[in-house]
Amino acid sequence: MDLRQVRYFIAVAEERSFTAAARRLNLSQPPLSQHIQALEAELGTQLLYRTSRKVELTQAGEAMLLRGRAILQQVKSAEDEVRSIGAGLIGTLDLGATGSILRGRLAELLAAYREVAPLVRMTVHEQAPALQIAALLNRTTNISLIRGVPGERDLTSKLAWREEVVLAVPRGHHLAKRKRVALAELASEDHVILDPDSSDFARYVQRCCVDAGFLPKVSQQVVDAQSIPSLIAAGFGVALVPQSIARFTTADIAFRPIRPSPPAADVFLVFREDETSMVVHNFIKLALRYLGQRKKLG
Amino acid sequence: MDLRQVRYFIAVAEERSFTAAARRLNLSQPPLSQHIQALEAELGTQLLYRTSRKVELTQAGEAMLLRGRAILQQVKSAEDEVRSIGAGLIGTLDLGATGSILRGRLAELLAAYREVAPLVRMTVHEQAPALQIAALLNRTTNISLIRGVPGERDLTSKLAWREEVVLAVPRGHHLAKRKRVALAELASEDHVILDPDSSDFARYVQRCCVDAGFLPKVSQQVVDAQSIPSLIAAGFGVALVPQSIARFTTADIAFRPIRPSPPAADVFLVFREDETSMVVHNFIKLALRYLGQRKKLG
DNA sequence: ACGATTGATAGGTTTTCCCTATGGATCTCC
DNA sequence: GGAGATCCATAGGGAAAACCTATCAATCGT
Repeated sequence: MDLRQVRYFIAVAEERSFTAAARRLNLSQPPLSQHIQALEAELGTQLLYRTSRKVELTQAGEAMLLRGRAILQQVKSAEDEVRSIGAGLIGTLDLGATGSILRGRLAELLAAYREVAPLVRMTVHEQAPALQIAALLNRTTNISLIRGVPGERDLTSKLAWREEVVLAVPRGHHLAKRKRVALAELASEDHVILDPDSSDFARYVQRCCVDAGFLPKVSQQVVDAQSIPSLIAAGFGVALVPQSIARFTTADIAFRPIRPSPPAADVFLVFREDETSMVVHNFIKLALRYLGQRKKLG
Repeated sequence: MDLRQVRYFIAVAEERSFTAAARRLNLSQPPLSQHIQALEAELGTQLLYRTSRKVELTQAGEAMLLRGRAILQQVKSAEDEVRSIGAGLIGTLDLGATGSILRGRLAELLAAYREVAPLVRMTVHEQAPALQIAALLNRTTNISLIRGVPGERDLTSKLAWREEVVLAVPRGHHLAKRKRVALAELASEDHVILDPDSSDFARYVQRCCVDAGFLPKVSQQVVDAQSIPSLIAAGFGVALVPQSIARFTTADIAFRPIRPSPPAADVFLVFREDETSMVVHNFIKLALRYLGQRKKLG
């Protein structure tokens, strides 16, 4: 049995006429008759009563019409699904990220992606960078956003964006009166820092300070970046934070650019080299395009 | 999309090899490659990763494999159903019959038919002959078994069997001592009869008596033929009954043949001339064949 | 009764499909 | 490390199919 024969039969059955069905199928009438005959021969059953004046369905024909429609519908649905999967519009996407990145630019990136592929089931796994690498390797996640490129050979990294480092100080602090601050000026300040063991950003900041000739005096070390603004406002000192978190806090804290600016903190999209999912490829493609545009606009 | 392409793809996907799949399909490898390419082009999606060493499924290919199998299964199931309907092995069969005929030879006929077509849903509508004709005409039933041929022009009748008339008498009755009885001898007996208004058989018996030169003295008239044996045993008189019911009663009643025998009561298969159902045609064909054999054997 | 319409059939052409032969790439074995 | 084997892709020719036009037989409506 052939899908074409099914389509042809349905047309004849619906039109109750070979001639009309042939017209609908953009076909001449003789091959249509032949196909129906072939179908009947294969099924060993008459499907249509034909007189030279009208065409009627037999019981077998009625069944064939119903089943044929169901088959065509299923075929169409299968085509749609396969096409969607192939285009990366259906599937799952597991992302790894640290909280600070998630609350930063990643959120808007995810929103942009969701508009393009609303049927993709996205899950963000918020965890430390080292765990993210492991998750990528054991295929728990597809993509990670990490500051810095991991050394693993099976992973590919692409620059997502560069993040400026800014100084967060309490409103009353003497540096809050300045328009910009040099890094070396922070040598004498108390610093609130993230735990360098679990945060790439913390390590990056530390290296910047070392490059500027001092080791920051740590007044407080926290695990969760969200705690930093509260501590700054409470007068524990100053902190070097990614620019993106400046959006979220305002009242008691001032943000000041560092000039001359240290090398920007680079955030990378990391994924397996052998990644096959079109969802993942689509996401990466969209992300690079989207972030490229944004960079120019900003 | 074409069923052949689906079959071809499934073979390749299952074998994880074009060469092996081609062998399984009794096909050379090149056209197989071409069909898969055509399928991929139509779906706008790669379904397979091919290196010159191994073939793997993409996510879209996995989906295609699942959906393709489902499609083929549905197609096969549709073919089976249509074939069965066309062969009259699936469907419904509504029969009309009076109780006496149902309890007579019809029961064994239905049993024989059920063996041939166990999936056909049979329903017997037990009702008076006039209602059976109406049911046939308004397509409530497909076939009726009736004594005598109806006059309606849209109905066809075929002789099913001829039923001998036998005399039922109480064991102690003087006629019970006889080996055979002439119809005229019953002129002086009390008769238990069925209601002639609802029973063709009753009318037929009455005509036989009239032909023999007497009108039966009615001691009791009943509507349900099943009541007759009880009344005979209770001494209400004698009754002329179809031979077939002789099987069911024994103890208090004797059955004696009528000689010379009156014209046998003919039972007909009646059905619409324009009947299309293969189930009905099958049943009629089997019935005539089966009853023909039985008649010769009996 | 005659013209119009319907589905089936016949014959020829185009398209599709399949086969053999071959090429490029990778793996295996010596 | 190189030769042979194996795998999938491509090219070109021949066979099979699908389709078209023309025509026939039967039926309906005028």
